[in-house]
Amino acid sequence: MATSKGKATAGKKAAGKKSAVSKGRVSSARERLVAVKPSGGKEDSFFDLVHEVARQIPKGRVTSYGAIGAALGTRSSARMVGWAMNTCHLSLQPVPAHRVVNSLGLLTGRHHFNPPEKMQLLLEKEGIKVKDNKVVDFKKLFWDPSQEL
DNA sequence: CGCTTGACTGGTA
DNA sequence: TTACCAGCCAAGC
Repeated sequence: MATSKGKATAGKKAAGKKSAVSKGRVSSARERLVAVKPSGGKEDSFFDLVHEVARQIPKGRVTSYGAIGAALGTRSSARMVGWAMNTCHLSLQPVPAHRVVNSLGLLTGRHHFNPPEKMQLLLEKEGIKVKDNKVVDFKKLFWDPSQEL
């Protein structure tokens, strides 16, 4: 799948804005995500980054919060990923949050959907079987962003 | 300005 | 085996 190099000259930093990314901890994956972003990397906040990764999840596949965090270089910040998903609905573009589950394959975030059963419904619609709030063959359907990106 | 919570994860008891 | 604890970073009160 010829991945467009893009090679966006991401050298410009939104100076003045001190919101998020104040430590300056950037990872290579971040540049990659910026490259695939339709906006061309206009937004570089951790939240939007998480949203972007979620959008890269192929239909019929799922991933975990920790996997996304690991792809961004913040493996231990799985919580932040979940927190970011909380604002995913605020994103200008749709985010398939239903494809993001925890490491156990449990639909822990379904309670944030409207209605809650929507998450399972969307997954089943894509061919993913969900039993007892858990993704069937989760290990098989697991999509690793750090591996695919 | 500081403490609590939160869609997580992995390790220890 | 399951249950609890500590780490992580950001937003809300």
